[in-house]
Amino acid sequence: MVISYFKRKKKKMKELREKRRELHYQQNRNFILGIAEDVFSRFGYSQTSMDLIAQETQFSKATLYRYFAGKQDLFFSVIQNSLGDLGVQLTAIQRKNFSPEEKIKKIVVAIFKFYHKKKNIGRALFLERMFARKRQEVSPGEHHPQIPNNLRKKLLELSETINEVIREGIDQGVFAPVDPEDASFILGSLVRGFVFRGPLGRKEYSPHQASELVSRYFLYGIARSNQPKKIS
Amino acid sequence: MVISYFKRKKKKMKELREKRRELHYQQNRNFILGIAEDVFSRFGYSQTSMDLIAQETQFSKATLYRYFAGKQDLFFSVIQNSLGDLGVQLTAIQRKNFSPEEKIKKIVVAIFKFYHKKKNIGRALFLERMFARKRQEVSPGEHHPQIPNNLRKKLLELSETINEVIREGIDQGVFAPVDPEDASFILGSLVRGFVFRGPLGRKEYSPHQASELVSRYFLYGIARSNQPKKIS
Amino acid sequence: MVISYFKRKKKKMKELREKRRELHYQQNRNFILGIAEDVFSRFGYSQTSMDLIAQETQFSKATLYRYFAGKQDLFFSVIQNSLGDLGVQLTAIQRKNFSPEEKIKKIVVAIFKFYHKKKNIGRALFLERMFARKRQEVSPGEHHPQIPNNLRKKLLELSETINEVIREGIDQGVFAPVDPEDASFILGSLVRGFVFRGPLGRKEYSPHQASELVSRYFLYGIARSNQPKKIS
Amino acid sequence: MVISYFKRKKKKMKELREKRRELHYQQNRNFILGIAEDVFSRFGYSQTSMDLIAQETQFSKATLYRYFAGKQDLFFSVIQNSLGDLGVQLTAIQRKNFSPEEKIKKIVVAIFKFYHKKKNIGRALFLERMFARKRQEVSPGEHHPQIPNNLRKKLLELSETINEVIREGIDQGVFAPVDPEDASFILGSLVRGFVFRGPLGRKEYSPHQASELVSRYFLYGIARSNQPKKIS
DNA sequence: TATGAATGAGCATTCATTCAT
DNA sequence: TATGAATGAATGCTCATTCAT
Repeated sequence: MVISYFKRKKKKMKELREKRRELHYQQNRNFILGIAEDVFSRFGYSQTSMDLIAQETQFSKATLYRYFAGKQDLFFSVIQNSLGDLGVQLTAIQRKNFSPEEKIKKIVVAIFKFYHKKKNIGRALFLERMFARKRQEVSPGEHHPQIPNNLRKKLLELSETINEVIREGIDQGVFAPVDPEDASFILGSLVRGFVFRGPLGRKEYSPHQASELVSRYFLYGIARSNQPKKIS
Repeated sequence: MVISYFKRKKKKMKELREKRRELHYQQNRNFILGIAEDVFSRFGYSQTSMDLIAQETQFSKATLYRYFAGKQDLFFSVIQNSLGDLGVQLTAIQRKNFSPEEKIKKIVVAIFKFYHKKKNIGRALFLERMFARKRQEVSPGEHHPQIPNNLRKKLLELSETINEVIREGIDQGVFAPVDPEDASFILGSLVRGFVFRGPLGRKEYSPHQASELVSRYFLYGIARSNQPKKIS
Repeated sequence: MVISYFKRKKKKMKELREKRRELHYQQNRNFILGIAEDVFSRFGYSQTSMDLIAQETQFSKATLYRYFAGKQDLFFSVIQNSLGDLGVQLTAIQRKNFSPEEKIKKIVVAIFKFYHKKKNIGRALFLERMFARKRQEVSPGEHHPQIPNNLRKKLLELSETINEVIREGIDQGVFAPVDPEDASFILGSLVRGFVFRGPLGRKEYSPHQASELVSRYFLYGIARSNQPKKIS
Repeated sequence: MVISYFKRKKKKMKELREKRRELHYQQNRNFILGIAEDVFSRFGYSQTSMDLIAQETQFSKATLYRYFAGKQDLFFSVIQNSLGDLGVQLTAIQRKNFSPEEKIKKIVVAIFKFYHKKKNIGRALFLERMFARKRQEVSPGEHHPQIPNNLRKKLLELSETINEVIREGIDQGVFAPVDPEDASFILGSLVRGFVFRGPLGRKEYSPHQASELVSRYFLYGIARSNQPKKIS
């Protein structure tokens, strides 16, 4: 009895310790993710060195490697982390009781807000080629083959949420009978291209203006005439 | 007389030799540009080393530096070179006797064809941060401050050609009275975003499909209802 | 109580470990300095590559950069290190109770001994132009503008110590009423010029002979007649 | 007869052409030497590139290699050339009817003037290690083993001229019975050290002041007492 | 667990020298 | 004769990653 009591107590303590450890682990991980997001966001992928992240987090470089498998893993984890929030927001919008047009507008606003702070993260995700050690060619159409599955899944979820909104619109007869995947891809492209505007020093749009503009064009296009009846 | 005859002949020969030399120089330069376009296009800017280009061109690295001032110069020269053709095409379209809608469609096709082979060049131009030596934070909206002026000019010309088409459309009452700069920026964004689709292995669009889709959405949007009368 | 005991013990261990680490760091640093002194001394500045030093120290090049900020820093650190000893010796001599003439002789001996092993270090310090990246013309009289301040200070200290000895000699009426700065500069020049003898394969002087000779000429000159009464 | 006339004429023409060619060759060579002297003098040896000299002379690099065997040869030729003038001056002084002290003073002035314009040439000659392709260690006391014989000879001639003056002084009882070679080496050291003053931003001496100072110290030393009777 | 230390592989750029024309 | 073109071999420096403690 006594022994079993102690044993139980010991076991419990061990559990607690592990929990504490686990908690601590997650705290540190999240802490690193936060800082890294900022750094990647400011410098992009290839211009961000592990040294810099280590410096900013005040951890040693070796420690970073305890929490993440490498620079790439860290980067993708940062994105995964960031996308979480966005996913929650998009889902919320999709479930609310707005008109499809309203929903689109709100989605666009949410995505723009998301990009606003994390411009260079997106840039890095969408545009930089990143390879571990050896240079590695990428056949077109098979980009970033090294993107981890969970991140891929997360991105598809986001996309699916938008698809859903578009489907609703079509069902309600508000949107033309387009292919929802095409449409959501077009919307994504529009926003993406808007944010990654390239090296031209053009006029700057506020997030509000940007959302307005993008929503408008996505919804109504530029032509005065109605859209064609049949859609390929 | 005789002397002057020989002198003239000598002079002529010298000129010919120089012409040949100049030609040779331009040939080599163009040869390098071609290979470099391919390499940059496959690996992006920062993952392309001068060593690699040297290897592919079968020139020595030092020779590359005879033709170009450095990696950046080479890269920008590649782009400049590529954009030349595109500019010619866009201008031709703009001057033809098509309807504005037709012109837009043709422009989109041209741009897509341009991007088709040079996907990663565009990617690199629009998205990679390049810095000569020191890491450098970039305030958003002030991207790539180091882009050379002639390249900037070329890009603006392209943009202006599109603006012109849109202005025509508005004047003819075919397009809504939008701001032409906004509209061309939206069109550019759409294409750009479409091409730089990010790491998701989505369904692949042929250049033809892509052009169709993008033109359609840019012109008519997704909504069934007409566009709003007033535009901010 | 028990806890505090362990805590104290733990803290102490940590301190010890840090001390050990610090010691190790200094050892390595000094080790590198030693080897680098030798290498620089054999090849001069510009002919010494970081690769070579790495090879000689059996550290990797990257490690050298952990201990020193760059080639120049390493070089100046080597000199700083070397000059330390010399400064101590000169000061000791200046403070002893010798006659000014004796002091000069001893100073000359000390400097010659210093140069003996480090001939090419001095050569490099005094004569090679070092520039980080760009070739750069140097207006005469404004040499080595990039010499770090602490090194400059150290050199001035040495010079000042010699000045002091000369001042004493003048005060005691043993030396002519010359300008002490001029005199110490002359002495320095004499030694320097003696050591950096140029490409002529002349007869070799032992450090002893060299000191004798230089001291004698500095003190008494070559003329049989007395020195002129008035000095510029 | 006629034939022989023509033959003679032809031969003469050939000779003339060769003479002209030779003249042209020497002109070009001297032209290059002049420019190179200036460039080496401004940048030192290792910081002067063949490219730079080619640029300044407006010859091609390949042409430089027609006139000189390589960078080192060019450099030594420059020095040889420069030293020619100096040799003539020193010999003239030595042969004039001045007192030995006067001669020394004039010699010092001449050397200072020589160095004045060519500071970095001297610096390079005396202090930079230069090696063709492979780094090459130099055992102390056997400096610059690659110095060409004619340059060595020229330098020894200069030295011998000074020796001669000193010998005269000793014979006339004006100078102490020192070893003339030692003395001339001391004088050389003094000037050399004075000119190559190192990285300290000390007070600047005009050529006039410098000559005065150096002559004075060389002749009379600093001590008030007479020089020791016996000299080792 | 956390880290200081170490490094291999790479990178953009330079330059003395050679050679075909 | 003169040169444009080409290059092999360096060079200083960086960085993601590993490992002993």
